[in-house]
Amino acid sequence: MRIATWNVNSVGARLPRLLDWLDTRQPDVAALQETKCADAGFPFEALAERGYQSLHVGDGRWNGVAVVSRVGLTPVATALPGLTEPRYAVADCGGLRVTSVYVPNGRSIEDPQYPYKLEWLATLRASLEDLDPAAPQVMMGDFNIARTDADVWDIAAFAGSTHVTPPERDALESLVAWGLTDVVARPGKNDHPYTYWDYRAGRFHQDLGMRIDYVLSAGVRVTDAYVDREARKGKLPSDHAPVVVDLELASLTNEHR
DNA sequence: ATGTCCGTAACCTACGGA
Repeated sequence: MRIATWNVNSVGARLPRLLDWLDTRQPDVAALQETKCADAGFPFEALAERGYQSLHVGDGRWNGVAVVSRVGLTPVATALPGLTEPRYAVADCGGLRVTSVYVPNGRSIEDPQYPYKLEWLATLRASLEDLDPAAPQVMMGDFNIARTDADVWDIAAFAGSTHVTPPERDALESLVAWGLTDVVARPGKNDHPYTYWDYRAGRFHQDLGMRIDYVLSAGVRVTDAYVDREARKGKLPSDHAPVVVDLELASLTNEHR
């Protein structure tokens, strides 16, 4: 099974590129973030023409997440308890539980969005308590956290900034500690693991990026993973690149025990 | 480099957010 996560930065603005990307990459399941549309504006039909069912949660201008699947899709959830912004969608797809997350940015440490981000992450962590770490599942999306100093282009440039603070990193580690594996992409062009490059200042061209998009897996066997830098190139790209992962469901083997 | 791109509101330009 091929899965992927991609912050598209508006599914409306990105639709031609999204459809081209689906045609060429052929993911079975994709988690999308920052769709920036209400449910009525989501391109259900264009995706259905390509064989994909979609679960989308969005309310318009900001945020918005989706799970799209061509191996079956049963909706499970579209919100975390007490958190109303459309940043979380869960669906069962072909035996794999798929969660698409768009973690709040946090803006700055002094901003109320920063404690909100930490609260959001704590709620996300709490949501795992009801799950079985042995069951096939992936939680993937834009976490807006660089897990290590090597996950940003210059840690000195992030002094006093969000995305690299210990509380944010601790929250990400707590997800991993529950039993999720951080799927590391195979080395790319410059051996940097980045998934996001700011539109400004030629950051992509200089490969001054950040790894803030993750695929966290459990109960699966990963056979390949890469950052799809090609999708970040050219005219009017998203500022994020997709992460594409090939995997097998471990539980299918277990059923034969 | 304050560097770009998004949607929206309001009306072709400004703004918040990222």
